[in-house]
Amino acid sequence: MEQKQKSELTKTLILNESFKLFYKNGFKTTSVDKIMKTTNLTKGAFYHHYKSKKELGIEVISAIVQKRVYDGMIRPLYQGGDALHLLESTFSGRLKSFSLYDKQHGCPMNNFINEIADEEEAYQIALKRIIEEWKSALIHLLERGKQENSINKDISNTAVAIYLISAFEGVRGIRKLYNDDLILDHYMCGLTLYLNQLKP
Amino acid sequence: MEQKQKSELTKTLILNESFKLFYKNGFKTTSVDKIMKTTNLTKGAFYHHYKSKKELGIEVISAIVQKRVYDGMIRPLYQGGDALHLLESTFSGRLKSFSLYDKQHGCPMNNFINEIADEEEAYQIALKRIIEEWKSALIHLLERGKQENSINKDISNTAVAIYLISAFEGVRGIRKLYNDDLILDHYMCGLTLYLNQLKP
DNA sequence: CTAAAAACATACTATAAAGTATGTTTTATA
DNA sequence: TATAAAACATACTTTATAGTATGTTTTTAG
Repeated sequence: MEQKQKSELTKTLILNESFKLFYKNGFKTTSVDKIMKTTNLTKGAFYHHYKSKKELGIEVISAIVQKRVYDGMIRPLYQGGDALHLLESTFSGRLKSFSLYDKQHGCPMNNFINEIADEEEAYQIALKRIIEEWKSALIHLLERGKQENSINKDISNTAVAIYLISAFEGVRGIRKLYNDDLILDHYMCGLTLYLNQLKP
Repeated sequence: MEQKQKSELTKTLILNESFKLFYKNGFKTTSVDKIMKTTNLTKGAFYHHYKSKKELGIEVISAIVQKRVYDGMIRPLYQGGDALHLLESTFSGRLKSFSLYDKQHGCPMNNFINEIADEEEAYQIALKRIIEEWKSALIHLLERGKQENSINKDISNTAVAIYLISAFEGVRGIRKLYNDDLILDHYMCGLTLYLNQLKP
């Protein structure tokens, strides 16, 4: 195999297994040893490709987590159709797509934010990038809705975007505490109420 | 000094110092050694009063964290006056009360939820108790508002309560990623919009 | 005042952690 | 095909961790 390809493959393998373990057990309690055991490689390989666990964490956030949020919550926002309906279907569709495992372990991004964001500025920057991308997509959609007269022109796009993101991330954490999805139903009910008032 | 009093004092000391360190550095990365160093006591004292770090964690949640949320976000809801105004002033007042340190480190409860809630059912139960107490207070206030005709009778109290809590906890995490309070202003703007629509 | 129990202190064990030093194998290149 | 460099493996160091075993001091109760 070509060297560059092999190298990329190994890095991707480490990245994917890391994400899984971080999601399952948290960042701090996942050791480099544990990660490399799941890859069937050794520590030597790890420190050949990454200079530290911190660097790995940042790459997991920038590559895996960012893509996950993008695919699930951002890309759908750029579809056509009624803006408010698109908002509701994106949020509710995402919730419905979650497995039990996903619900029990919450949002990977939110987990990172609350576990390690206040420890290293580099983590903050990587995580902020995801939020900003999400926020921009929401603002863009809200603006389109205003131009199509399906959204009240008086509301602040940014404020609504922040409130939508906050509530979604918040409920992903709170759901961890419960053993059923009723809390998500209530969240969706509250969201629908919120979206309703955005009408002109 | 009386033995029981002394014992209580020591437990409280350990509890308070633990909370501070958990809040500052996270639960997992705060060792029993570090805690006992700040109390000027030793490991022997710790394991005399607590059977494990897990037991300590649960007591910190049940005692310190619960009281903190109660004082800041729950007790104010039982005041008199217009329900919607009380909601807005409670949420905005709490945000304004936060020090820079508080903003940078987020919500202690939310940090626990996202760092360790999915690891032990005992943590879930202790944390859920706080959410439930908060939810009840919100529902109670919303119901009062309905009876006083200051809140629309058609809305679901539970749904609104969950959405309010979710958004607040969410933004406490997101604020960690930013270096200014603009994000909180946007959140407050989004919240005001939400509360407005609850009018009859 | 004395025995016992509670409140601590000291010293230790066992394990796990991040990272390093130094090897060996594989691939590319001249 | 020889050589260098990249890709890994092995063995190690240092430090930290939760928890234990066993001491000493203080307080209580008889």
